[in-house]
Amino acid sequence: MRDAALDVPKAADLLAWYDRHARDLPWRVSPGDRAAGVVPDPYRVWLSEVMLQQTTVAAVKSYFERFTTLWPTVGDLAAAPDAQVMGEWAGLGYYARARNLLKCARVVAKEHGGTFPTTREGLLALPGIGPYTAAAISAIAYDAPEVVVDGNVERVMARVHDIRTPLPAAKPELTEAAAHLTPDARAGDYAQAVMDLGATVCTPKSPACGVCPWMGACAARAAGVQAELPLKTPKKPKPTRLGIAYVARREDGAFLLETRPEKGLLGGMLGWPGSAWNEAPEPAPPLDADWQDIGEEARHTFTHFHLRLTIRVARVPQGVTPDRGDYLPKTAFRPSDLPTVMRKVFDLAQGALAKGDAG
DNA sequence: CAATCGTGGCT
DNA sequence: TAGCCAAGATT
Repeated sequence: MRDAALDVPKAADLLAWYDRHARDLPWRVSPGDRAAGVVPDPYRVWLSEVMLQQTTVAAVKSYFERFTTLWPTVGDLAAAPDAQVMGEWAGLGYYARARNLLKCARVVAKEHGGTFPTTREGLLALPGIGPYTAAAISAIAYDAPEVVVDGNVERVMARVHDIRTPLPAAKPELTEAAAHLTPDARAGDYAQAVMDLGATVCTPKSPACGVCPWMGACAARAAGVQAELPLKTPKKPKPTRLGIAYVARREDGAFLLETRPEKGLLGGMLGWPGSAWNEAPEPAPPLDADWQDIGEEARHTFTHFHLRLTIRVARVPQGVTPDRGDYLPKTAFRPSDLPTVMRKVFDLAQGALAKGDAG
């Protein structure tokens, strides 16, 4: 009895599937347009790929539209003020991406004459562009036959080849498998095709093997273990940290905010002054005032810890100088410029301050 | 190289 | 509800 039934996976079969099922995405040149000679804009490819790092298509769409409307070219983005770019990125997460995005735009504008490098090595040298993004831009924007390996590709390769080595140890093995399948022609379409397949068919939980162009070539499917792959090394449990956030509203409606340090959590973003976040935070009000605990805490979960923030609010007369932070005038302050955890704090504080007005 | 770094949707 | 997951990069 030979395991006869297993085909060899072919790039051509996946490309044929992609020609029929490619999603219509704001940053994508469709396979039809590409065949007709339409060339992708490297700026848009780069921007979308950075936004898509560890982030879903659904979450990225509106941000991509907003950014490309505000800044149609890399030169426009390079010329934008830091605070505006950080504010527009607010809510998307992984804020080092936004800081590196600006750095990268300015290097491309000033040192490359506004044109992105065309090689994987050249791209890799830019801030915020790692192995995946360099290969993806090279393949998608320039149709170079680079090996593009993201989480989707890892999952698809682990299944097609029934690779049971747990991630991240399996990475070299999966990359080798991906390299073996990558075609010389239509590299950009192929890269997007594997990722589309992973996102829409070869999904993490319940893969739709029945409609998969590689069903007949999938070793995991043949073994009935497709939904179990890829294996992953177990994650550490998240500890809970506590903190205190201070929301000061001046008489004229301005709020006291600070720009967080460049490095570390929420680096470069606006935030409420507060205590350190740990097991037993010390109070650290940014000024002397009649601070009132609002009696409700903001809960938020980051990548590696849970956070419970006690919220204290105060109304401050004009002319009181804070120890740290700056007052943002009512007209200049947009809650949407805050990272999500800080926006949660604002929403709760706002409710409490409003009640205070009534009473 | 293991840890750090967000958020929202889904199960 | 609590954990898992997403087109990773950086140190």
